[in-house]
Amino acid sequence: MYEAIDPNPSFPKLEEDILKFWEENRIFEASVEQRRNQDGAGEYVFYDGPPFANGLPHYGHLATGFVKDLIPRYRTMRGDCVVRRFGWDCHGLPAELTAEKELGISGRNEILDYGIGKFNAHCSVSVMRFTNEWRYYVERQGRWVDFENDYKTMNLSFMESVIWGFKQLWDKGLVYRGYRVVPYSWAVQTPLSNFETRLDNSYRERQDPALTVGFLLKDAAYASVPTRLLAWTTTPWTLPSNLALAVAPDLDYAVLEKDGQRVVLAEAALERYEREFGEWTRVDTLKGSALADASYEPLFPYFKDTENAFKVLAADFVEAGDGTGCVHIAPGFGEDDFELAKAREIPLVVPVDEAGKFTAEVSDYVGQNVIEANKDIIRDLKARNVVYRHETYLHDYPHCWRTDTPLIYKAIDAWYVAVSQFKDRMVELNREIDWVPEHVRDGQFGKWLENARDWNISRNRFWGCPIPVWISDDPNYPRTDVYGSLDEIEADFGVRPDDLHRPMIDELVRPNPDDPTGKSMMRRVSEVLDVWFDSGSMPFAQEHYPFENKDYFEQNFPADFIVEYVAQTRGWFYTLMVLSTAIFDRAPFRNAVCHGVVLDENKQKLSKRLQNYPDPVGVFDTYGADALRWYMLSSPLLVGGDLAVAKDGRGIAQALRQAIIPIWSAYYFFTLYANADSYKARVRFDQKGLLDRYILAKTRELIEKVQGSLDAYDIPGAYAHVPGFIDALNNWYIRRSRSRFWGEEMTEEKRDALDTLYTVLTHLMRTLAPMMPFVSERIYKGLTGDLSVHLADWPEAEALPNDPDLVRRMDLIRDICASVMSLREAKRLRARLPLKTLTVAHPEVEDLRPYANLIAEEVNIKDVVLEADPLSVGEHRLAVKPQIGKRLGKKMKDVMSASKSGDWTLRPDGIVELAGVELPPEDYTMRVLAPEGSDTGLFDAGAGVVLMDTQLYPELEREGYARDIVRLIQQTRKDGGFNVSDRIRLNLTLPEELMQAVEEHRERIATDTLAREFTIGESLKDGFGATHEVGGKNVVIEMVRIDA
RNA sequence: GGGCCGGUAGCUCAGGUGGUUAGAGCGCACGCCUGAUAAGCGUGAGGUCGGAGGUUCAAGUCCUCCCCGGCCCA
Repeated sequence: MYEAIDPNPSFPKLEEDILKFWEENRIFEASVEQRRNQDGAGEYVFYDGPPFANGLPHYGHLATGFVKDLIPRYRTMRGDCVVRRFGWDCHGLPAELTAEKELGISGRNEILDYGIGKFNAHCSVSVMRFTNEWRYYVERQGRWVDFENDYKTMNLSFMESVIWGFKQLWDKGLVYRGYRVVPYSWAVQTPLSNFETRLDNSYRERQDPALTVGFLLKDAAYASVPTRLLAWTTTPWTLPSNLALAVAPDLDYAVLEKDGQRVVLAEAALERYEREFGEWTRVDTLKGSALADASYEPLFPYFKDTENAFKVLAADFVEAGDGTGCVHIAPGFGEDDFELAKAREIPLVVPVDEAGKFTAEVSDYVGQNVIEANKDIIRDLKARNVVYRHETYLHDYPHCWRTDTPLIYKAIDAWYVAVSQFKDRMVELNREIDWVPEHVRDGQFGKWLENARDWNISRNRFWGCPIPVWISDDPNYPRTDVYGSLDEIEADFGVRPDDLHRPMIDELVRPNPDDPTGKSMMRRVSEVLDVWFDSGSMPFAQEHYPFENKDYFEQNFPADFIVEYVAQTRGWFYTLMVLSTAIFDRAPFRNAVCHGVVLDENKQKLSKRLQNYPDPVGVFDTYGADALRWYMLSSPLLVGGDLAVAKDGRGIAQALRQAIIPIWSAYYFFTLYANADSYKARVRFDQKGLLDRYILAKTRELIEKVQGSLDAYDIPGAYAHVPGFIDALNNWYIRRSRSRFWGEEMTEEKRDALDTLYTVLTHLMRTLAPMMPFVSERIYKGLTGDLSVHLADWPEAEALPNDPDLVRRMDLIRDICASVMSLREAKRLRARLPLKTLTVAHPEVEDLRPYANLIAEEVNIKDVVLEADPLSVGEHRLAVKPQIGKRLGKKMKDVMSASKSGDWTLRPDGIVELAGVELPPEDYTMRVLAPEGSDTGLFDAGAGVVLMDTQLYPELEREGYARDIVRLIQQTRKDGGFNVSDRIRLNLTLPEELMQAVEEHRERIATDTLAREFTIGESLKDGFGATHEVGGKNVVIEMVRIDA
């Protein structure tokens, strides 16, 4: 006997039960171990990208998590051992900022006052604050991952591997220290990496002042009339640091004059400056190259003696698109500026401190935040009459992603990975990776690699893996030591650190061996590594490679599979690629899935503040995790599209209705009838019946298709195969087989039906196990009594019958029946009313002969006549084969229109003449036309036709009434709460007109309704009764339960 | 300014290598069916397939340009 099933279960409750079962029986662990112990079981390597744990998971995490679960479950069933270690990303700015807030301090200086040791100690605790919540979400969503053997990026072993990785780069000459202009956050007082600013929503609209300023040219050529070259800038605060001007060499510049003053600006900009210079007279036109090398008067005096400065330079990056066609150059605050200055040997000046304030060099504004100083600078310049226009400019500007303050670009002394040196190799290695969606490889990711810049990996902060470099504190005795292991540190310092974090690591100081005076000391540089360096080190650092697990890592690198959202092409995907290429000269993963972004129903970002999305816990409690998984993973999200989640959860409810409930119903149906006979079904493939063989063959096709999709990491594709199968199972196989399940005796027929359904369901559950882990588990256990579907092997499609012809024919039959049913509806002939004759015409009709009874029964028509020639039934319609167009060329057009208008003749020899062309039979097919209002319908896309005899016959009408009555008795049984197997005593009170119908079909009525006693015109005391209308007359139905 | 993705029925989206009547789900309307199903099935509104050119006998499908949206880069 099978467990009694609730036809309407609570799926959330069911899932909670399964979770408990998994945990108590350690099914996940067993699923991994069982594969590990098998001979020849390959490892399938999966990397779990470490999330920051200092916030709660959201839908994006859930979506990624579902995939991170589905693929490993699938590979496990396919026989691979898939270790899944959870990772925690602990370091970095988010953790520090949270700690600052919690400690009530702000900024580097206050942290230093508070004490780095205490501060970092706080970070290490606070960063793990949400781990329990994370674990709850991850487990509740049905994701199997090992929390016990997790890794944390702040662990000593992880960090030792990270510094090992750093040293690998160092030894290969891929790390350098240098000045570069980088996005800099003065709020958190550290530079950000170029991709850190690009992740997520770091760009915001911002209104900045835009200033057009005149620089007085002082060469002899411009001496006669004061001439000013106009430059345009949105960062007036950089003007005190101006050291040059740049013009485009090929651009034309207009010289305008008025009242003894001249200005120079790009011709292309004149229109924009119509208001200012409309009245000025044009006196000359100069090429940018002619302007080059002119000297000009410094705007501010602070750096007036700077070598090589204050010249007009020709530069390719200058465009006329914005501004005046002349760019003011402040080498300390712009990347192009920096490079240009370097090329012209103009020294760097950076009169802005780490808090974003002017240094004493800029005496007039010292101590002012640069952005706030804009106002004063503009005011002062205006007073000097060098401002030609002051406007505001609305643009997207990068902001610090943690503090939301605008970033500035600033030259910083920092550590870099020389990514540009090996980016070509990354591009090559990337070609070996299979991406989903495919275009990411050469698009978003490939293009990014091609343009890769050197990676700023240092942060002037505290909570991170320290950069393992010690330098001499006396430039006269230079020396640099880089450490890549605890052993190396111990060898030089005599102590073995048990924590690599600051400040302990900074306390390791030793005399400089290269200094004979013995005075200078080796001290660690102050910076810590960018957290992204941690994430990119994850493949080897989680294994503590190369200090432990050396063989294991080398055999299991790279990963077979990783998945993240598409923006990680700048994040984790990228840092993995950089470090893997630099250290191992290999791509870090073989298959990568990039999914899109989860948005609300109006395509807005999900926002905690706006509450524009359903609470995930509420979704788990209302619909269950399998419904959410189905909803998300069957959507285009997984092939790179965005997913708009409705706040009311309707998409999730739909997944439940469309997929999960029908599957459950099939299971319920099976247990109902298997239990009615106390029958223990078994897996069999030798059934002979057409329906049985059909659904078995169809199951085989399903397994093959799902397997094909999952092998290609096409996850929505895998889900897409399922609804059609469920339709065939529930609404064809089971429905058409129902009577076989009803019989009172255990017959061969019934045994076949039960075994078939059992076989299909157990195979289906194994196929759906990765896609619907909870419900499939529940059903599979209920059916087989096995411990877990997730310990089972992936079903072998080859075991099931391979019969594409049968599948095609049966699907054709379903098509025919749909066509007939639609005809019945058009003619208002209810399905319970038997009709006399149906003619089915189709070229392959001989193949359909074994199915004639099936059609007859389904559509309730007594005689099904098969006819090979559709033209004998319907009107002809010529369909020429499109391919002949290649041969016919221009004539094709006439042929097509003639075939459409019916302007053709069919010769007895089978040749069709039209539009002056003769077509042999192989060049056309005859389709059928179902005239409007006729009794014919089409199927198989017009290749076949059905003709229904709509004439009514009295004896058939009586049979129809009998069936109506049966149906109403069944309804009454249901309404009266009778069990499907309850035997009843039945009485009908009938009008005269229906008497004959009931008498003629008395036996059938009794059998179908399990009426052991059946009277007409009497009355049942204590019976359950109801009155219904049949053929416009009232029928009173009464029944009472009797013992079988 | 450049790159990538997308613009197909009210909504969400399918539509290898160009080929005759462009599909599905949801929603809505009407109907059918129902001894498993919070279901299922059928029919309907007739959609300039973002726009304009071009190639071709034939283009949603190829080419060019443009417009709109998203993402990315400069």
